[in-house]
Amino acid sequence: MASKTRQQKDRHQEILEAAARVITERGLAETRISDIADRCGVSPGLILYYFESKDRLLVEALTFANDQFYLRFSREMRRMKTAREQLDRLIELSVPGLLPEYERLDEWALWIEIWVRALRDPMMAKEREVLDRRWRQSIADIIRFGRETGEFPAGWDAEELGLQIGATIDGLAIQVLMNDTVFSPTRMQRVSLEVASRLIGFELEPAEA
Amino acid sequence: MASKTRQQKDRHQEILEAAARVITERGLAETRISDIADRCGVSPGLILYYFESKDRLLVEALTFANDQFYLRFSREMRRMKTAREQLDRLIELSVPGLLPEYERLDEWALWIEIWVRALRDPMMAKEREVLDRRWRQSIADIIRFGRETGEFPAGWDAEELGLQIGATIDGLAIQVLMNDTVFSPTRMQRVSLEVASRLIGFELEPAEA
DNA sequence: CCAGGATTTGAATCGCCAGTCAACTTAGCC
DNA sequence: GGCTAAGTTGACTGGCGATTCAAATCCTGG
Repeated sequence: MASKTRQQKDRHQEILEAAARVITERGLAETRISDIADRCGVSPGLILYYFESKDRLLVEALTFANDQFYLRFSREMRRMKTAREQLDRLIELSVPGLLPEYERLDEWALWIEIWVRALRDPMMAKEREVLDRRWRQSIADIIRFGRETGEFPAGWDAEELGLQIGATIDGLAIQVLMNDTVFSPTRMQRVSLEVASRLIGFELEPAEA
Repeated sequence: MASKTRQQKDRHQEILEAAARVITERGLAETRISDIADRCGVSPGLILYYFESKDRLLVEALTFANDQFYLRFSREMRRMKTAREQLDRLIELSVPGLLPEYERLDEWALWIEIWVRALRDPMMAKEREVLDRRWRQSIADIIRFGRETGEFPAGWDAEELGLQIGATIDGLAIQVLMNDTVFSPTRMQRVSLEVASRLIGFELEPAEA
């Protein structure tokens, strides 16, 4: 039973991963069940054997990818000693295409798909709100942590700052993602940090080593 | 000839308007040619008589809607005497759902569709960049104007500020558009102005009359 | 080694919709 | 009043792609 369950779970997860990848490459609208099947090296019928419909699979895939990212992210956070380190890393991970090393699943492309869909699909809308809240929460946590360690001054509500900084990063990331000719990843990184420092109220040393 | 051309132009525009409206309501992915035809009270065949393909029509419709908005917007700007008035109005118009009066074509929902599509469609990518540049330019113009009138201090490059402020507004607008339970239109308006004032470097009077 | 359930396949079904087209209507023009 | 071209219709085609399903195949415990 345990092995059966694990078998199932593996296939399940394998399909979700494949789906996320296909969506990233082709876009939600151009994703066919057979594309996902091909990616798994499996027949199309099997996909529907594990998921009751294409729609539900897509929604699950979108949140699954975000969960994956979030897990890696929060594991990293826990290892860091200072809030400033955390913030730097958060921003680093938020800039599309800054880190080729990290298995680029291009989170941001998926986010845009989530937004479009959430606009009309209540199930996705609900998921989005959860994911977003979690993300803002992470930023707020960093700020609270920084206040405990004395790195950051007391000030506005950490939740509010999380919202503000999160939104700003969103907006900047879109520009970068669109490959805008005037807005490079490095520039986004710099701007994000500047905005964060001003909103949170800590001093930004001129530049790193 | 003049009348023929005008006839054509009317139908053309009528279709574009209808398309923009349908896309806003149903989303790009769920927009059928027949939906657009219905909206015009016309047969589906006619749509393809005026546009060579559905795809091209959709792209044109998306930019058309943005042009419309931009025209109204820049006409308004020209009438204003102070940069601060301009900025206030810009923000007011940028907050989704703040002004019910204004014929809600919900620009922002269309923007998200533009982004998704621009990610893979080069034609749309090019259009997007033009539209975006124009938008940033408008913000930069306001800043330059404010410096001429002495309302705003000299400081960073106006273009750079346009980019930063524009991106921040984008990010905030998404949150509001998603109907996030914790982020209201009014709150976005306030936050946008605060961020703008800090980035541009002018003093924000506590509240308006 | 076998029965029986879990997987997996791939062919068949079914509905949908973009795009085509031949026929019809209208409007202006001589 | 015909004549022509633009505008309009709506039935039709063709392909695509989600789902279904009956038939293989694979496992596992007994």
